[in-house]
Amino acid sequence: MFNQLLVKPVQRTCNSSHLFPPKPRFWLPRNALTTVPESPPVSEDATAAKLVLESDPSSLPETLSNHSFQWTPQLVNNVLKRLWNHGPKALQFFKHLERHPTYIHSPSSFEHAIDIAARLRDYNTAWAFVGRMRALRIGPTPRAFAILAERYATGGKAHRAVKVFLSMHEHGCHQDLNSFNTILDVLCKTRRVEMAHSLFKTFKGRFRCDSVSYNIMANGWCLIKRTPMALQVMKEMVERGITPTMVTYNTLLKGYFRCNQLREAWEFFLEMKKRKCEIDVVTYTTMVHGFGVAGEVKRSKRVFDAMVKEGLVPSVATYNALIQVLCKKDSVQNALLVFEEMVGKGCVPNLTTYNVVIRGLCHSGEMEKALEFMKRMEEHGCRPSVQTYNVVVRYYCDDGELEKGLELFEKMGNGTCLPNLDTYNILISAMFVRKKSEDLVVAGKLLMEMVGRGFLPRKFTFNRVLNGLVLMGNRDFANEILRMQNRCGRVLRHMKL
DNA sequence: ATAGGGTTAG
Repeated sequence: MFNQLLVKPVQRTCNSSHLFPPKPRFWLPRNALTTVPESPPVSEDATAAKLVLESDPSSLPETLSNHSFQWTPQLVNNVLKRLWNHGPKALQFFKHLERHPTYIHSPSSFEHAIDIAARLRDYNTAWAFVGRMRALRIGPTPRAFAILAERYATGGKAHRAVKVFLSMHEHGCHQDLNSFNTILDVLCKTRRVEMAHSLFKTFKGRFRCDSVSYNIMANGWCLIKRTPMALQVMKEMVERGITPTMVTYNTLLKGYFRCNQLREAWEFFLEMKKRKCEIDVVTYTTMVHGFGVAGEVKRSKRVFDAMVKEGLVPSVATYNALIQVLCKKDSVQNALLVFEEMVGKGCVPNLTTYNVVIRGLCHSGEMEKALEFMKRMEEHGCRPSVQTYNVVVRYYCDDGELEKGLELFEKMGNGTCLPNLDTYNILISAMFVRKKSEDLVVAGKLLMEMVGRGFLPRKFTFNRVLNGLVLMGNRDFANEILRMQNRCGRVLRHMKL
């Protein structure tokens, strides 16, 4: 099928070697030189973030001035990153600094702030920041519009995202091929591929679209499992004299796996080899992962071995793929063997590796060992992320070890990794399993705390906690929570959610 | 932050 596509259009114009990239004269494994990152020094931004989080809105200016921070763009950005899951607090901090007598926000800080505001669907504030950038003559930057478009698209407002792109020049930012490709990608990644397709058809001539544009569109169709359309994109690409790249081929290959078309994937892979195309680490990682999640663990392992035999060095992602496959379809023990093997070969595990391994351990009930790995992460310059904590907390709760789950949660609060919405949801749900009235009081407290930190619980969560408290006869606390829910409701209506 | 591979829920 693709054999036709790969060869036919080219035979009409030139020889078929144009379909695949030329062989490079030399080759270096991309991930051969991974090193252990230095462990981060104790930071000012953690202090500032904690202060912002814990101070009352009215006392924030005073609290911050008591500490006489030396504000720099880097410091401000790091504080904003730490407050990523605490949008209202982050914005309060950012706006407070806007009134600082001498410090002026950098473009990248504005971009962070725009991202945070738009994620809260507070588009007015986001646009106000865009205007402010223009007034200060430090933008608005193309990145600011990329962020806005992405937030509109992920918020279900794809048309607004397109409008952001179409109108950016009116806000003082030039449109170019980069911004065109960005909006195509944003639409594709949010699965509005049809919309991206029509935008592409309309503007591809005006922006002189390139292989990147085609690769984005091909990937879009693959994401929604419409591989035939992706092949169509590839065909048009070739007809217009744009040479497909390794990215194009790897995209298509992944597309076949997504549709569970293992035979087609395998044949496509063979075709790539036959064409003397430099199969790279990404190709192999796609194969290892694809076969593995389809349950073909042996084939997955065989591809991995073949890769090594050909002299290609597996990357962290390749190992992560294999480790995940073994955890899910084989055994954690075998996954751990691969983990040790990668460390032995000098390939440095990253956060993803640890999260995969820890999840695998939790899943097979080895909680102690999971905690061991949480400590061991630091050897490789990794710190447990919210996801890491959430996994372990969840499994503790599922095992009925609520105290241990809560203990870990306390650790997060004190340390540098702040809980997010998932953490609260996991814990609150867990408080219903024992049907004890103390547990429901904890659930209520968690609910209050999460609202105080700017997370909006679902109506379902409120109702559940309220019903539970009433059933247990704790009317006073239930009323307190009800009042808080009403306050949340007002905020939501104000934000037109 | 212009494109392809690895974390996400029983």
